[in-house]
Amino acid sequence: METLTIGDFAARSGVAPSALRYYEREGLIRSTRTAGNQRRYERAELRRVAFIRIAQQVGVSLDEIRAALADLPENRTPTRADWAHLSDRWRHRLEEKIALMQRLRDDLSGCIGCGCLSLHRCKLINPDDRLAEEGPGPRILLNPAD
Amino acid sequence: METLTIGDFAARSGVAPSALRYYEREGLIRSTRTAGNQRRYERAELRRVAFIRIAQQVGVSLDEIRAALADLPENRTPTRADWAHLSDRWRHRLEEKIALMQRLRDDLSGCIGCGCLSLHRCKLINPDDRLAEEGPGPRILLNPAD
DNA sequence: GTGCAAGTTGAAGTTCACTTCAACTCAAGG
DNA sequence: CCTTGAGTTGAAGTGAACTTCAACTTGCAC
Repeated sequence: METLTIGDFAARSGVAPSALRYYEREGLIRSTRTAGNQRRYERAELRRVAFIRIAQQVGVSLDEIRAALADLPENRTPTRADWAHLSDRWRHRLEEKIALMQRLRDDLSGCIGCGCLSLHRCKLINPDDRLAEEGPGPRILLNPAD
Repeated sequence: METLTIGDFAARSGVAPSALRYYEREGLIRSTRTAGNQRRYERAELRRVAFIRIAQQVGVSLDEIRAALADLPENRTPTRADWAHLSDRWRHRLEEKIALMQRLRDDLSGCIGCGCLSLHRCKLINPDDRLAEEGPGPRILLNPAD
């Protein structure tokens, strides 16, 4: 069994065949065709799908995921090193997301609990008042990259 | 200035007027009306909107958020204690999400990097082989509640 | 008291990430 | 061979979360 049918590939990746076809149309994964025009997937494609699903969990759009996957070599099966490289870059995104979540967690009781989210100058939202002129809203809390 | 117009409320909450009207239609926030039928918001509503945006960051649907907000008192402005109670329950969701993200981070290099996501019996995905019969896919990694 | 930015409505449109459908073809077991 | 389950396509549908539009009304500054 060198390659997988779409059904087997779907079963092994946990992604529906319709989604796999969609990913292919969107240029996220690739397949070869049999003489009878049916898709066949290399096992290596499973890594792509796993990566896609993980990235989605982090809240990344398929557009961005496509861009990231574009860094993988086109003409050969990605090596362990290729994946490690990609994974490293994405670990950073994950770290950032984790940091955001932790800040949300830490602020949740404190900031919402005390009602200060309704105050423009809340110290938690706006730790050193740098953003006072940059507009309203829980800017730092929700958008730490500002 | 006792209450806020939709424009001011939008500016302070960081949410577009159209989104605020949508939230109201969906029963997530409330407003009173002037004699001329324009919306007026109490400052206390800002806390609701902040809560909504935070919950969305955690990946919760508006449906679920509505359900959570339904626990707040209807006939009076929620107190600090009301919010603290709600926040506590949601800290748990955040903790879970954070834990998931951390697992993703820890597994990302190891598991994708080594290519084992393509293997059904990968130890990281399937630590003690309990799930071998429960179907394919990176089950534990993506769906720890299983 | 008038001008005009800001507000109102319902209906329709948009984007994302898929799924469903209908009509058809392929492939593998008996 | 033939049946039958799996695969193919393009087009249309779905649901979530909004946004946009058109036509109209309000409310504040001058």
